[in-house]
Amino acid sequence: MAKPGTKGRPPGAKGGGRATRAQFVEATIETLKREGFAGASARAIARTGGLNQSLIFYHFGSINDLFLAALDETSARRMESYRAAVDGARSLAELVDSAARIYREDLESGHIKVLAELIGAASAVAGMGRQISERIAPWTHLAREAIQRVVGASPAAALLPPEELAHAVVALYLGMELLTNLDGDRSTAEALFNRAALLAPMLSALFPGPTQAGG
Amino acid sequence: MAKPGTKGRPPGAKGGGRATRAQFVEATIETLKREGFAGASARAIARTGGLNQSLIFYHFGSINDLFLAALDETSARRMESYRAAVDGARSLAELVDSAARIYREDLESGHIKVLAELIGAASAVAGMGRQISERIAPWTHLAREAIQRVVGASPAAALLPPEELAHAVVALYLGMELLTNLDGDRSTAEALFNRAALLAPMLSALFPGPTQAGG
DNA sequence: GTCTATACTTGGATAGAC
DNA sequence: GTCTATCCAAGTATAGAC
Repeated sequence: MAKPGTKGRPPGAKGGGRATRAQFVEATIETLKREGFAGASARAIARTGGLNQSLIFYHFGSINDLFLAALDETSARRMESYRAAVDGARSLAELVDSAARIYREDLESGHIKVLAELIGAASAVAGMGRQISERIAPWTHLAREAIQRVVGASPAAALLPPEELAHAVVALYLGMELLTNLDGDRSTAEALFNRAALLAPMLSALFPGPTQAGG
Repeated sequence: MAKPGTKGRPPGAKGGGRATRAQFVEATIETLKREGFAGASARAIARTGGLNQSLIFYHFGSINDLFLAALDETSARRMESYRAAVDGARSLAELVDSAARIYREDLESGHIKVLAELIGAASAVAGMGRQISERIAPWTHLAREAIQRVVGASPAAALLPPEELAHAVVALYLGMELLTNLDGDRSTAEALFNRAALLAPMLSALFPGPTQAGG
């Protein structure tokens, strides 16, 4: 359809720069997952995608900008899943179930690996920490919305405000993923989700919210 | 410019090598805190400590071994504080209070910064993930002991075994420190600790343990 | 837009004098 | 054990042809 706006395409170029950009982003995600931040050099990324190393600087300016573009892409993809999973949850039990599903998907997709690498790399680059932090903020927002919807009207919300609980949930989630990523053992995390699934109905019974009351 | 210090020490002097080793470990911790993993090169570390870059390879073999030595050192130091703080806690409320104090100390001391950097770097080096994981295990162990002592005999322990709770606590703790480290904002974490301090007495009242009963 | 070639920098690691 | 000097590999980034 519409061409990339002001960017005219010379007759000789096939596919244009847009495809190349996307390929680089994909190759970056792939390389971060496989080789980690320290191994994700411009050369390594280009090799992964079968692309030319010098084009990174033409399209992105620097590899740090490429990293951020990669984080944007994988975050956007995951956020779709998050929203779909979380919006469907009507009770605390369903929400816990969604979280467990999201956790597994995050590990499979390697999104958390990309994020973990960049978190570790954050202090290496000036301003990177803030930029990563900004990309985590939507998670907290989403978590708060979901929590508010499910337990917001119960007395529990007064004791533990959704805002604070959301922060804790995101921190717990991030910590679990990182630890799982370190030792490669998913069983402890799975056990925790099973435990949460067991406790959720009890908590819902103790603090009935509007969704339970309304049927 | 030649630097002063241990230079004038006679050959074969006892303790000369040990002191240098310790200085390198200290300089590594310092550099990791200040410049991050990517910035902690052999040259940068040596510069921090006013030492000779080539000695790293004489004393440690490689800089990865130096990183692990640094992690060992800072972990050992922090574990002393952990044990002291946690062993003194007699109730859930005191335990939460200890955790908050430990959290602040971890941030101040920069231990968590070192750990975060190495976690991020883990996948860059083969086998590093496992070695870091091994150094986190004592935390989980300590947390489990403390939890068991404080709430082990209450009915809550049946619903949420100390073993699993300990894993969750460590993951939550790690996630909180990493997030705080990213955006530099401690207020959300502080709010969580305050909230926990508020809830702890309630939980203790709901599930009285042996220490409360014995009062 | 994409390529080849390369300038320039930094990093890990080693050799050999003292 | 510590130093100076250096090798070599890898990194980011740019120049210029097509």
